[in-house]
Amino acid sequence: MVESASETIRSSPANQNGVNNLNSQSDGGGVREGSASSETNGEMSPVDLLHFQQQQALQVARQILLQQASGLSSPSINDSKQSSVQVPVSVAMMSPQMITPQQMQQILSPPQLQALLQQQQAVMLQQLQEYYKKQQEQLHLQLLTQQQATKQQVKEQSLGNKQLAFQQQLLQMQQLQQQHLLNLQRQGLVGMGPSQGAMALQSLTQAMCPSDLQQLWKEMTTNQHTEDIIKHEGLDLSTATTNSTSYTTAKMSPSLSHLSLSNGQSSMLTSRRDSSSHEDHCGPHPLYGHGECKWPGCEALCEDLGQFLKHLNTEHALDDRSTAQCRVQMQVVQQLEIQLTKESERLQAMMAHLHMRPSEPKPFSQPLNLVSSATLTKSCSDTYPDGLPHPPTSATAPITPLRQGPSVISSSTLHNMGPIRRRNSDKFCTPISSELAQNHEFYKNADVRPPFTYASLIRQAILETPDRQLTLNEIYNWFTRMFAYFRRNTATWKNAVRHNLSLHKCFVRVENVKGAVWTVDEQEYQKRRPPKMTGSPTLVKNMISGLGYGVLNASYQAALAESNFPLLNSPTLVNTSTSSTSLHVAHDDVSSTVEQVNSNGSNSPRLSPHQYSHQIHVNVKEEPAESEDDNRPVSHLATTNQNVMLPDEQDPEEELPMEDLP
DNA sequence: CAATTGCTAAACATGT
DNA sequence: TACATGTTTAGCAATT
Repeated sequence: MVESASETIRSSPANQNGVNNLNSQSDGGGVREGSASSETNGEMSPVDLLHFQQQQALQVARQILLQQASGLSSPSINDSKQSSVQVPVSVAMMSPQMITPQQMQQILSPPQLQALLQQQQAVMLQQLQEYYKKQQEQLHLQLLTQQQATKQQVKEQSLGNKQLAFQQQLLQMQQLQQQHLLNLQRQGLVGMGPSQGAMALQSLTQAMCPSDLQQLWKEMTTNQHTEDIIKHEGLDLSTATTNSTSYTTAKMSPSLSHLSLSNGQSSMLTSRRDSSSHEDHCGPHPLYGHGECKWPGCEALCEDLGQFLKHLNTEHALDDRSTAQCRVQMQVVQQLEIQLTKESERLQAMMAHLHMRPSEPKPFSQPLNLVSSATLTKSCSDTYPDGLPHPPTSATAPITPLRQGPSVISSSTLHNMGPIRRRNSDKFCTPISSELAQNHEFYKNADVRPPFTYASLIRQAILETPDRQLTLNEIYNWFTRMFAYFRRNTATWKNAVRHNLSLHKCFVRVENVKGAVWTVDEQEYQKRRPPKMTGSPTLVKNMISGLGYGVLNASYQAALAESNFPLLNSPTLVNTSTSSTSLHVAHDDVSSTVEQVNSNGSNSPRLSPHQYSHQIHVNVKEEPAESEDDNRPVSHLATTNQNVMLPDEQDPEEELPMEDLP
């Protein structure tokens, strides 16, 4: 080929500015943690410290959850909240005020957002039910004491009082139930999975119907242990429940007490004027606070409640946009719920481990709801991405939630902004294959830009095929097949694909019988990336946030990184097993994500979950090269990178070159 | 601050 | 001619 094209005289593109400027925004929302003081280290034992750290994380999670669950970020709760413990700086930095839903969405990788969100409903339900059970139990106790009092004291004065208290409690409970029902309905409105929604309503109404209370109380007396079971079943949500209880109770305004259950929105309207009794401080409407509308992305100023309600009615009526926004909010809540669950589980596992409980099963290998999550993810993402109007086509155009384009995409919007830049797959670990495997459905359906570089995507596409070669068009097809995002802006990304193919030496064009195909020179590919994995907090931070580990972990990890949390800072860590085909390895914890070291997903898709759990407690520092037990890769690695021992050099994606192409 | 990396845009060449 | 495929250059932004 004779190329004389080197003389390209070009007029500098003028239209680029608008595009590129957007980039900065996408990163701006990250977790900015200040300096960390290690004052938590005082004189605690490692175990205590660990526990403490986890508790901190959990508390933050709970706070966020509470806020989210109430649909607004009310500053008042943050002050009055349960944290009677003095909070060290690290936690103070993670205070909920600092993490807005938007930030969280930015920090969270969309797939995780989506995936995790799906699990929340179950957890939420569980919490609710647990909560109600508590309430019922409380009522029951009151009833009992009352009866006893009746027998023993006979006098009706005290009985009158108690009855009053009892009725108050009853009323309160009913109010709570109604409010929760409303919440549920709100969720249902925005697309809770039919089965779950039905189940939720059913179970809740069943648990709540006042007429059945008596019977329920009876049941409670006989089944009290169920509560204990729930309490002990790994989640340790008891405190969260308590918190939410107090919070909800405190926050609940009388105006909500008699809301009709038929329709959340209309009931909101009915609550209008008579809500002027004590709720000056409590905030009469969850969506109204500090004179402005708390509807996500709204912030419209409303002088009084009436105006707000009017605004609510006009601006946030039941339409596509509102529905979509609700959905997003629901996902946010779900996400946080799940995060909390996982953190709790991890804490338990860690505690169990550190307390030398050898036979302790390791629950963290798989969080309960993964399956349902997967299904839900699918069903959920199947429902909306197509039905809803999509943002305008320009790849980098910012989509404001205000557009008719609903903010379903808002989560993805944040990720859509700007070029991919450093994609995590190329940085640390996250084998693209496992990421893809886990979030396959999500990327497939959600218009979210995948967090991988073009190069890694191309490579993935090629390696996924049996003969490790693809034509350009097949690569295109793979992109469009795998990512909804690439079903638009074709000109842009196709150009980029071609550009990458040509540019990178790791892509080799091979003339074939029926044209040219592209292959991957794995060695070149590996060479291409300068491995750098110091244990520096910044890197750790980048790593984790880059992995889309989620807001909780982002903040949580910031704190941990500073206190030298061993797991985070040890580069070798554990080997997780992931494969391009297995969906079971959740990116649920730092370790599993951080070091999917030699999960050469594409080349050797095996590695069993057993290895994962088996290795999990090898929280080594710089142990011998990651798990020789695995398979062929290792030896290659050892030879190729003599730096196996060096934590710094840990090449995350460890793809074991060799064994391939020319 | 410089180098590197990644993305986008675009010009151009070649083949069908 | 139009389009697909490749190659190359350039500018920008983020990261190292």
